[in-house]
Amino acid sequence: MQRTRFGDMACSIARTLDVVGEPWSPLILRNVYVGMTRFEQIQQDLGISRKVLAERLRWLTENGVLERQEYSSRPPRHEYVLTAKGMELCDLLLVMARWGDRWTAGEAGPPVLHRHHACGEISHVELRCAVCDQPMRAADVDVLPGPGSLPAPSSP
Amino acid sequence: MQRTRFGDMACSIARTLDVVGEPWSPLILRNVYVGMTRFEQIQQDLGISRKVLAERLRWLTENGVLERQEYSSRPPRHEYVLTAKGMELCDLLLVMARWGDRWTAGEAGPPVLHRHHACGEISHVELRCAVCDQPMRAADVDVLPGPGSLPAPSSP
DNA sequence: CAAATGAGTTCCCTAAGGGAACCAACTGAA
DNA sequence: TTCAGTTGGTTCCCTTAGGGAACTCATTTG
Repeated sequence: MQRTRFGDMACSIARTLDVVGEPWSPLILRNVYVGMTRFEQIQQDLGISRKVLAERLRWLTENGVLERQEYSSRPPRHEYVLTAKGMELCDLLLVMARWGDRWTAGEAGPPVLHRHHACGEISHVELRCAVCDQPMRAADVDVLPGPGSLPAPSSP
Repeated sequence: MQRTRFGDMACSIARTLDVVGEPWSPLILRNVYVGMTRFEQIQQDLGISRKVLAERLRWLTENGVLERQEYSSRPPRHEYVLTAKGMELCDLLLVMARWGDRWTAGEAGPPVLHRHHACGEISHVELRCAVCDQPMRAADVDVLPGPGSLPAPSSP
């Protein structure tokens, strides 16, 4: 299907999508995040084709999001665990889940709940400004060009 | 390519992905978010095929993320604007951008900066707990089954 | 020894993405 | 009046990625 590569775009969103933009990737990540770390488990839970799962796991591993660990040497068996980079990516899942809860969960209510370790309460994430601690939503910011947007360093 | 539908899964992440999971959608959303609201502009900026762009715009509109507005009746011309639902989806973009900045921006630094209206500073988003205001990252929560996870209401 | 398990790989088929060309409705200039 | 230009698509064909089933390989358990 000759998909366009996003990795080279001067856009952090595009570069993030290059890693987990394919539709299955966030779900795979979610499963690993909740402790479903083995190929078979993930494949059956998601109903993803084995081929695509193998491809995605390889890609996520190559990109440092997951790590392939041997949990049995004989027979050789592996599982996938989150790296620090991958765990931070899971923050994205919390925000996705929040949006899905608000806008797509029907009568039944949210399919999963999140209990915050710090307070022990069922809660959800909120976006705050790292500088002033006030709410920081998409509607509350201006987008400006940053240093990484420059075409190329002029060194003739 | 007979893609699996995510919309019916009992998972808010999957349902969110059903709306914006396809790789181009977040980038289209980003462009609309920063004021690039017309078909031609978006198509040229992203380098997306016109066919796929038309499909995505229709899908996002059907799903209440974008609204198609006439900005000239003669000749009939339309642009796409964010709904409230769509604007909240853009929160996701801020989080994606943050991850991309941290993990994929190289020497050059982040390609775009975000200035927070409330404090006027260049900043970035942080995830906080809606209950206790403390940082709430993926590593800081337990995931529990919620009401929407139940198989079906038993009313025989 | 046979069956089961885990983690893939291989194969074929279908449908989605890319790209280019085309279309429709109007505008503005020559 | 005609003709190029603009905007917002649609249509067509081609390639390739995803789905699904079958197969493999190494090993353990019955």
